[in-house]
Amino acid sequence: MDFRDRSLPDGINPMNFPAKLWRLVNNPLNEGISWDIHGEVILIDQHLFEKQILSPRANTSPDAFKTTNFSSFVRQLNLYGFKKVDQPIKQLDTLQDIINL
Amino acid sequence: MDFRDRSLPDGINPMNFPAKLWRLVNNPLNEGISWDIHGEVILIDQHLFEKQILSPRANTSPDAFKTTNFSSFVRQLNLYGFKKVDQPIKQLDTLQDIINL
DNA sequence: GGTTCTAGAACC
DNA sequence: GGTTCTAGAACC
Repeated sequence: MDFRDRSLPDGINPMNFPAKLWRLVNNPLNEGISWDIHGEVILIDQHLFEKQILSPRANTSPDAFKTTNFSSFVRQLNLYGFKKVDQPIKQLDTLQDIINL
Repeated sequence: MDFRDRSLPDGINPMNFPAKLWRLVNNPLNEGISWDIHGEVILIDQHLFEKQILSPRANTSPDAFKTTNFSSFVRQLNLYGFKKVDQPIKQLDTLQDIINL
């Protein structure tokens, strides 16, 4: 299996939430949503995400949601099993800094 | 009873949520939160409210909340029995317009 | 007593 | 299948 292949598996409706999320997070133009460095966690900047993805102005994309509320987006994440994790940002860097002392 | 009296009843802790809400909504400087025309419904402009009340920059007021998340503010409203109502704005005006035709 | 994260339920 | 509003539960 090629983990660089970011196409969707057969049988997944490309218009449903998981597929939209997949495309959004894989598009580097979307600064509000991205992978963490290990590709295991989705990082979301609420303010940027609201501005670039959820705002009515951003509604030109086919990946736009019907909602404009961040809380509704979170509800969808939870319905599909996503859990919030504590910010892993900088922790490894900090540890590395300590090791490098 | 003087309904114009907007002081707090005895026994209400002025630092708890209902008292803070009371002062916020009665302060005309807070454009993000106000009474409806009949004084029965609290009108909240989420964007303005976040900017003027919840944002860390606005945290100088003693009526500031510990949270910066609008959803946590809504959780508090619900815990104290507040319910969201459909926007009553303009409906009466429109009816009046029709009557006046 | 307040805040956060997630889920239930009703509705669209 | 998605969205909205409210509540449960755990934590601070």
